[in-house]
Amino acid sequence: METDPRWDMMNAACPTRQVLDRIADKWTMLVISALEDGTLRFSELRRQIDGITQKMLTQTLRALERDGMVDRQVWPTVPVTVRYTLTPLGHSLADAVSVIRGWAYENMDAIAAARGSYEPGTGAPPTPMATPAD
Amino acid sequence: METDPRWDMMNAACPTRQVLDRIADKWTMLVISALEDGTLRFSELRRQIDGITQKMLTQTLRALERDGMVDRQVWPTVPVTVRYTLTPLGHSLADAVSVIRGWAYENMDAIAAARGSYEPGTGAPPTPMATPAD
DNA sequence: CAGTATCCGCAAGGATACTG
DNA sequence: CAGTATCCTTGCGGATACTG
Repeated sequence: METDPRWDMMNAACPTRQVLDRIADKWTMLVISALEDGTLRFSELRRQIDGITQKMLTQTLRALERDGMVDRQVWPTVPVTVRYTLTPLGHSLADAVSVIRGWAYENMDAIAAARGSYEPGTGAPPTPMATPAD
Repeated sequence: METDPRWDMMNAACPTRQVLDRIADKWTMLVISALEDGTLRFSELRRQIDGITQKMLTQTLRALERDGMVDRQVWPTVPVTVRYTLTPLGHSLADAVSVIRGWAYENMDAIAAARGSYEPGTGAPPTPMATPAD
């Protein structure tokens, strides 16, 4: 009943699909991963995540804040200080993302190898001549 | 030495980052998930994945094929029959993706709740007045 | 420092028509 | 059926300038 593995992510209206769409962008997983080890300030995040712009970092952080993934703390210091921390919910997502990260690390050379030996002509089947019978 | 959890995904040039960029698009995870249970034909995939267009399905499948995730088999039947199957590498990715899917299913209501109770004004810290000492 | 505001290019991606 | 080819729109995301 619970955690039915194929609930309905294929349905565009399903909440799980919405969630997937949210994290399947260019920066979300990286921000989550960066915050996995602890609290970071805005500029620290920007330095750590290579290639991200202020706009995208702000945008991603706001979205994660709205969804209850990160907590934003503001200190009224002279130049203002803002610290971002993962919420428990955010940490649970970080765990899931780390699985993806681990997979990427484990298999990156296998992928690189597959890209090298890619032959578009080899689309013909080896032996299967029995028609699938439509 | 191996699987250093923070290898260098933050570096744009790192292979793991490339891999992440590849799977962090709108359709890859869904195609992988759809093929998790077994072989499917092109039109079956299109029907299962709500909202995907022929162009995007073809594009995603080609990319996955190049990276050694899916295997493409063509039968020279009268109307041609094409079947897509996950490779072992693809299956390992499917496992990682299913973790994300499981997380989405488990926490979708928590996210929905967070979205409801989002107050942009509550950016002030509860008590922490001790300056982080710049 | 930590943003906001604005402009803008470019590519992701949708719609449609056509083919082997 | 399983695509390819083409056109066209959307908006992601980068660059830059400015603010409290």
